[in-house]
Amino acid sequence: MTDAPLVLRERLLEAPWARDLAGPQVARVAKETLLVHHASGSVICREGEPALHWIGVIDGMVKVDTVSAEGRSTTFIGVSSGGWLGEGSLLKRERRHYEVVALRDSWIALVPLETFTWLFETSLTFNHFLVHQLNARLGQFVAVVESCRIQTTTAQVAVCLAGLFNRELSPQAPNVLKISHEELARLCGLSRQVAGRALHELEQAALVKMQYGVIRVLDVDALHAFARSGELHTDSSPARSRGLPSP
DNA sequence: TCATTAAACGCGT
DNA sequence: ACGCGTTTAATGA
Repeated sequence: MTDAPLVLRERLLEAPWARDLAGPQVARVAKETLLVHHASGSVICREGEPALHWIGVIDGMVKVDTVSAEGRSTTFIGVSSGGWLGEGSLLKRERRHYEVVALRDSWIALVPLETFTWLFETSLTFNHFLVHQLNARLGQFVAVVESCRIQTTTAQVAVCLAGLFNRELSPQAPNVLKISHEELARLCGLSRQVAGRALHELEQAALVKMQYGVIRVLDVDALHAFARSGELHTDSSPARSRGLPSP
């Protein structure tokens, strides 16, 4: 087992839910939270396992997915640095319904069930955070369903990409995503071909720039706007003139 | 018939 | 070894 660098422990306590806790609560979280490293592709928790931890992505990226009996798999969400997940099973005291897998080398925080429950029962701040997070995630899923039903595939990809940059759910997500077209396609529920075509359209619209295995988001706000409206303004469009005064 | 898909192939990093 | 464009063969609208 590798020891986590000190800077990661510090980052844990900078999490939005941890920042405003009282001193003794912070101390207990710091003492009881585990920091573990997961290599890309390794399973952080399995479907059907008892849920014993709340999961934080301190550095890296994970996906939440499921595999059907026939072996077909799909990804529900990706969670970037600064994101927290897995509270659903803890709150319901259920086994894990989904699998959590590291999409790249990641440092993962594991808050024990007992610690999580104690915060849930004693901290109003913590409860506010949970409500906020559940609300944000619900909004994200509604956006996915909406785009899936009434938008183009390009908009669907934008919604899924924007989801990785949700300021509430993954506050520290870097603008440079190390993710393959194949994984992004799984995340969007699209084929690799279609996801690739959509990414090129987003690139032409100057919302993203692609490199080998990397998607760099150039304009997070524009990506969110497109994800919301489904309206894509390419740079050839008159609506997007040069030399706008920018703040 | 046309579009879409997963798998295979091949080139480049 | 992996990422990604392309080809191919099967499937379905």
